[in-house]
Amino acid sequence: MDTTSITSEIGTTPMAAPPQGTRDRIIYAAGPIFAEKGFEGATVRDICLAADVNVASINYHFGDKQNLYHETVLYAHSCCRDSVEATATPSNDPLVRLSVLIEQILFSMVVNQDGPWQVRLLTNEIQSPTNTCRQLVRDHFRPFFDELTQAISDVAGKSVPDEVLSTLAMSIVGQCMIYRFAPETHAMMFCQEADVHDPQSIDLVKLADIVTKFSIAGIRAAID
Amino acid sequence: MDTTSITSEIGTTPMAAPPQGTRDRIIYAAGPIFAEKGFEGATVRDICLAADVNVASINYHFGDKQNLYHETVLYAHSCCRDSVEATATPSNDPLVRLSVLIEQILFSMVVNQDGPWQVRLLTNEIQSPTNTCRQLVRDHFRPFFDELTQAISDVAGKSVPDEVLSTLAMSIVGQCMIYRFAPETHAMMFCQEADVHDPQSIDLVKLADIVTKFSIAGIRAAID
DNA sequence: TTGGGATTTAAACGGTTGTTTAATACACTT
DNA sequence: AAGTGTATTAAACAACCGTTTAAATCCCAA
Repeated sequence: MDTTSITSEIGTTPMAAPPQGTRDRIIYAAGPIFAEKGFEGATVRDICLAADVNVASINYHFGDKQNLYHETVLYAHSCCRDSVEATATPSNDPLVRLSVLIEQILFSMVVNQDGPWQVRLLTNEIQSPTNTCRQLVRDHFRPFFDELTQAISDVAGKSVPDEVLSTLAMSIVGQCMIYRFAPETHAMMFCQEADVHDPQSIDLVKLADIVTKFSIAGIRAAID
Repeated sequence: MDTTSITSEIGTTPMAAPPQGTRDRIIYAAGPIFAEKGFEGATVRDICLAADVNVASINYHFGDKQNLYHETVLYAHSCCRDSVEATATPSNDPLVRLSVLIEQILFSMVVNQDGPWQVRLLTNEIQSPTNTCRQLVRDHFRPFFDELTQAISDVAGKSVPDEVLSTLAMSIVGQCMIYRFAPETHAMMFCQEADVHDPQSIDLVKLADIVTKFSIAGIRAAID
């Protein structure tokens, strides 16, 4: 079985175009199909047809369908992470730090390389988590959430109970997630015809600005 | 085919206990299974086993699996709606109206009769919408959203661009939805072991209070 | 050129899917 | 008691599922 491939070393540059190796080609084809139809709805034959490989290839390279899904989700997350990691410029001003964190959440949810399937795959996994999600929570989500909580605490400027701090952090995350958690339904709400949601239609900078203003005022009001 | 049943007239009192009629018993059994495993993952044989009916019953009473799913989602929504409708006491004070609307969103997401499968089924449908969701958006979500937008506009007290108004409304909805959109992952974030999320563990009154304070301050800050 | 591990292939595997069929049982009017 | 439309049943349907097999092919060192 193949072990050396781009995706086996998460954290390196994600593949930009459809790659050559069979293993990577399968992941690249499986991503949008898993994202659209879910784990059960996606069939190995659909994936292999899209990747132009034999049906036996998935079991040969990944063991089984479940493990292919696992590696595909990890790859999707690495795409979202890489698209935002460059922004990390820590500041001493708590307001700036909070603003940057909000921007990071919003921007990490826009993956503009050939369709937003990476985000969709992640939100699906978050809503119906497998062990893959447990791994993501431990390695990435919780550390980020702690960072966010710390920034809120600094903005508050005084001692705030942990559960209130968590609630405030959840309020911020919720404001950002709502735009990507249900893009089709969101489109139904604002358009007459519910066509595919265009990720570019939202001005993220302006949105981040409103959410930041909204949240900073909200924090100060909630801690009284 | 049967046409007269409790669920065929949405809006009446939802069934409290496992009902007698075959048709209703199927919906009652299908709900948690669809909610947990999704449309593709749920099998008609699982559902019929849980409902203690013959496998042919679904096709006899509902035509096909898809239509059973459709009617099950509509029933789930009627459960959530009925559990909150009594709270509707319109006020002249915009702040009170907004506060009531926020409470309505939060409370409609807690269905404490034998497990929160109704909410889960709805959030699944919202994230991967079928025509059922289109119907819900037209008949319920959009009218409610308009009501929310109007309340925000009144709280603002001055003319605010529509797109800003929508953004603020989304911020409020997002704060409320985040708690129910991914309960398992939410539990992973706050507990070491990721067991089933207990809906009662959150003090909804206190939560509604924080979200309301947060949002009112946020609105006023964002419209400057 | 040859040998041998890695990879790909067509075909088939047993099991499960949603749905259909035709016979049976039921409830109720005449 | 006979008749009638409704509801339930066991069995079977073709199609599809994920996975396995064993043979064929590729690639590269010896």
